[in-house]
Parts: sequence; C-alpha cells; structure tokens
Amino acid sequence: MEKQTITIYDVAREADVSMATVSRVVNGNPNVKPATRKKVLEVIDRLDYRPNAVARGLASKKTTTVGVIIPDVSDIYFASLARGIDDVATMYKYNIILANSDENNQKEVQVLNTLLAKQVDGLIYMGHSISDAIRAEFARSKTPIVLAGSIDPDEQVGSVNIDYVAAVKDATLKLIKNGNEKVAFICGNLEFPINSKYRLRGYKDALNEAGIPYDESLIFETEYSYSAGEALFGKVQAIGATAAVVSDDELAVGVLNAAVDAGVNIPTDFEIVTSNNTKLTEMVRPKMTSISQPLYDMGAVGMRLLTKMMNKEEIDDKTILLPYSIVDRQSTK
Amino acid sequence: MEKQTITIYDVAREADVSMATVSRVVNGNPNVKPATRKKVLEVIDRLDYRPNAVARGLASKKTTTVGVIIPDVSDIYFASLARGIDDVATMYKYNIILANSDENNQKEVQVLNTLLAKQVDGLIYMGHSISDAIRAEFARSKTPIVLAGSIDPDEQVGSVNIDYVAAVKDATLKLIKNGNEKVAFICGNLEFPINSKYRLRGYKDALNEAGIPYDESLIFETEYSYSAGEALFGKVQAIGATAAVVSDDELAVGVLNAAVDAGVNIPTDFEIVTSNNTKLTEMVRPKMTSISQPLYDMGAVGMRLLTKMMNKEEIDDKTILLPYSIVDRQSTK
DNA sequence: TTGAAAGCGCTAACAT
DNA sequence: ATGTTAGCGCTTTCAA
Repeated sequence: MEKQTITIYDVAREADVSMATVSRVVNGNPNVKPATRKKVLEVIDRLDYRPNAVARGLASKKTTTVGVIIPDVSDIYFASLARGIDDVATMYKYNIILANSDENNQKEVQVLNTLLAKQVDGLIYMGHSISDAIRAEFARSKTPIVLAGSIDPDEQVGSVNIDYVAAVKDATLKLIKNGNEKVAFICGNLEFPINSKYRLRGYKDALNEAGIPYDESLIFETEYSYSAGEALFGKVQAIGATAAVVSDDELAVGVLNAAVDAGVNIPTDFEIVTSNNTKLTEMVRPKMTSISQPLYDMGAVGMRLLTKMMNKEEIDDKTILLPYSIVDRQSTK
Repeated sequence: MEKQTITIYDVAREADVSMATVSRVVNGNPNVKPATRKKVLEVIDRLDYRPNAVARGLASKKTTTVGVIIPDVSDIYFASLARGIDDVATMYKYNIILANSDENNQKEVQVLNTLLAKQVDGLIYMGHSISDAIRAEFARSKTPIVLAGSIDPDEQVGSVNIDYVAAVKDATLKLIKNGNEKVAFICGNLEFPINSKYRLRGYKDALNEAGIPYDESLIFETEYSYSAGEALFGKVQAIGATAAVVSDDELAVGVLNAAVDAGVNIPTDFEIVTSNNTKLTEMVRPKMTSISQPLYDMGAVGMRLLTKMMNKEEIDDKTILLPYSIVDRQSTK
C-alpha cells in the first residue's frame, strides 16, 4: 500500500482550521492568531507535511525557478558564471534549471521553449553569440531575460558584462608599450559581435592610438580549445608576431605551451595576455597575465538584476558593465 | 492589457473537440482519428499553444525534472559529471534542477527538501561524503536517488563509481615498480570513506603486495585545492618521499608546480600520479600521469540508472563500477 | 474514437 | 482573524 501524501487539507482537518489558515501559516502571513499558528505548526510537524511546490506554482503562477541556458557546464568560464548565478538565486529563494545548449542554435531554441513551458519566472542566457532565432524568441517572450557574460548589440534584454573594447585596448596597449610592434590578436569566431564589434575594435583602437598600422595577417580566428592554441602558435610565430592578446584561457594555454615546447622564452621572446583570469592562468608555467573579468560577480549581478525584473522593480539601467582589471603575471615583461 | 495565455481549453473550443482530445494529441496518444489530429494540430499551431508543464505536473504527478545536488559547479570534477548527467537527462526528456551544496551538511539537507518539494521525479547526489543527516533523508524518501562519483558504503541507493581500491593500488604499484620505496599518499579528508576505506586501502594493499612496510608519516591529509598542494610539497619532500599518489587534480598541479619551482626534476627526482584525468593534466608541464575516471560517463550512466528507477524497471545491480585506466604521461618514468 | 467530469494541491479573492 | 469557494491548466477514468 502506497503511503498517502499529506496535503494541506489533511493539516486543516487535524488542526481544525480551514485550508486558508494553513496556507497563511505556511506562507508567513501575519494575519493569524499566535495560538492558531502554534496549533497549525504542531500538526504540520506531527504529520510531516511538506507543501507541494507544483500545486503552489499552478495556483500562484509563480514557480520560484529560473532557467539558465549555458553552452557547457564543464567549461570553466561559464561554470564560474553559473556559480555566481546559483548563489544569488539561492539567496532569493529561487532554484535553477540548468540546460546545456552546446551553442547550437536549434538546441537553444528548443531548450528555451521547454524552460518556458515549465513556467520559469525568469531566464539567464549565456553564450558567445545571440542567433537571430533566439533573439526572436527573446523578443516575443514576456518572461524577464538577462544575458550574463554574453553580448547582444541590440540591448533588448538585460545584460551584465565588462567593457570589452576598453579591456582589449588596455591589454594591447600594454604589449605595445613593452616594445612589441607586431601584436597578434587571437580570438574566436569573428561572426560573433563580441569578437568583431568589441574585442577587435579595442585592438584596433590601441593600434590607432599607438600609431601602428593595422595588419590583417596578425588576426587569428580559431575555436576556443587547448589544441587549437597549440596548433596555432607556429603560424603566429611565422608571421613575425612577438606578442599576442588571446580571447580565451584554454586557447591561451595552448599557445603558451606550444611556445614553451618550441623553446621560445616567455616573456623575453614572446608575450601573452589572456582574457578570463580563470584559475588556469595560475596553474601554468609561466603564469599568465590576464584581463580579469569578475566572472562570479557577473553571474551574481546578472541574477540580482533578474530578481529585480521578476519583481517588476524599477531598473535604472539594464545594461550593466562591471569593472575589469589586468592582472600582471609572468607572461608579460 | 495582458496578453491572455492560451490554454488547452482555447484549443479545444477552436478545434471544436474536447479538452481530452487535445490532451491526447499533445501527448501522442494513438487513439485519435488522423483527421481530428490534423485539425487539432492546426489550431495549436495557429494559436501558438504551449502546454503548461506545471499544470501537467500537478495532474499527472510527474514533472520530468530531476534534482542534482552538486558541491560546486565550478569544480571541473563535478562539472564533468554534471555534463554527462544533463546530456542523458535531455536524451530522456528530463530537465535538471541544479543546486550547489558546498558540501555543507545543513545546506544539503535543506536543498534536498526544496528539491523534493518541487516534486522532482528523481535525484542525483554528488559529494565527497554522505553525512548521517543526508543519509537519513535518503532513507525516508521514496524518490529514486543515485550517487554519482560519490561513495556510500551503505549502498542503500543507486551509485556509479570506479573501483577506487584497485585504481589506487595500481597507481601505487606503478610507482613502486619504478623504484620508489617511499611513496607519499596525498588525499582529502580521511573521515570520508572514499579516502579512508577505499583509496587508503588500495595504497596499503599495494605496499603489502610489494612487501613494503606501511609508514604513516607518508600519509598527507589536506584540502582539495591548488594552494594546498603548493604548500604541501615541501613537507612531502622533507620526509624523503620520491613519489606521490594524489587524489585530486588541482591539488596535484599544486604539488607539481611547487616541485618544479623548487628545481626538482619530474619525473627523474619525483614522480606523481593524479586521480581524475581532467584536462588540467594535459595543460601542465610536465603533463601528469593519471588514473582515468570516466567522469562524463559516470554522470551519464548514473542518470541512465535513475531513468530506469523512475520507470520502475527491474535493475540488476544498482551499485555500478565503471572501468578505469591509468594514462601514462610525463610525471612518471 | 471522443467527451464529460472529477480531481491534482494549492492560492487568493471575497465574506464574515 | 478565519472560512468559503473558485479557480490555476492539465490528465485520467469512465461512459458513450
């Protein structure tokens, strides 16, 4: 025989009050006489009653759950953001439905729809680019959405990032000031606005400010992976570059190790600045100088922004830029 | 004016059928005349109807959602497991509610209860140890539970692991055969069964087989972190150890880098075998030899096991051991 | 093959 | 301060 689940009705009957009163007690409504509250709480304890969140969600139209779309949890960059998101979510009594998208446009849209079907109160999206398909879904959804560590030039939804133009400009300038005339720019897919409109812009701005002509052969577009970096270093060296700004840490480790393995001295013969300041930067030798994006904070602030949107609070600016810095280590002079 | 949400009732009215029929169409019930099905699908498409999963969950008592308790998403070990879990979950049409526990006993119990309140169909738990409190909750819950990459000697719930005793024994034996008489054993909290009852057991078995007496001063208990490893190497070296079996990759990287920074040649003067074969092992120099735990697969198999339990299928053995191997790299001779 | 109707467990007016 | 009563949007017998 199945053990019967205890409902609010059972508690009401045993405590000799109405369901409404039990509901009030459970939800901390002050309009309950202390004596009644005590009696109800005793019964709840005795019967070991646990409110059913699904029923509550249906009745109240709130699930206290937010959807999080992430390219890959096992990618340290996004996992760091996710950690910040979950901590703030917990703080505000929300839970997280986590869904991997693999940056696949079709999967993203599908995942978004199942998340909406599950009636999430809000949505956080992470990804290197916003496809037109997903942007269209964002537009027609009335569920609040925030992008974390992800750029959409449209600025239709909330977002939390750093100023990528300025960060890359600073990084490039540092390399130029160290005496490098040929600084390579190694990034991901240039179809992504974050790379073409922001990072590359910063790189060009730096050259411009230093009076160095832009040379397209110094731009290397590749995928974000350790092996891609390893494979790329030869070409970078062949073109005569003596330094590189790299958009991803794993990619940068690949470049760094390939250089070291090839007997190139870093930073004497070749300098590297990477972009995410994940713990990887401290685990490699030499340790890598990096732009420091406050990933955890970006997730946390993004989730905080989302709570405000879900609460329909006034938002002064839903496009948030967090401060960045450049952490000097041994891969630069 | 708020845009009215479309319900199954709207579809039924427009298609001139009953709600039951719409429900059948949506759920792929074959007992619907093709013509009717077509008519209903057209209306669904026209009205852009999306079933409300919360209402469905309340009515059917199934949420197609599973809870995942994880110590820390930003830890690559658990994130790798989580990725395997989510992929298989997606495959079987489940979503994942992800909750970080920080290995905090109190938080774990609380998180478990909110997950159960949300009526998850199943639960996957990850953690270095199973506290009595959480074990008690497991016992009284009738929701299926699986442990992934986590040991409970009780074997009350399902679990997926590798044979830690044998793996550590193999690793230790390799080091002994390479000529090391003093092999350090560097692990996490020895109060955790996985360390005391399994890994240390394997270590002792190896010594025993090789006829080397057990020396407690070679056992180093510490936390799992890069800095702990860095700090520890000096002591390990001072005691005269010439090799180490390490239970965690970040910890091992700390030991490795401290050794290299101290001018110790690896593997000539000191050998290391680590335990998780995460991508870190290939990013450091020298690359690290490691026990290879199939983390992704452990997550995937754990989730698959859970789907069977949720389906009330017959399970031949709910305690699963996956094969491991030792991947040779440059931190051993 | 289809429909009617009774819930699922809870919240939220509205009354009292 | 407390109770009554509709739903929330869907699934699932049971009948037809």
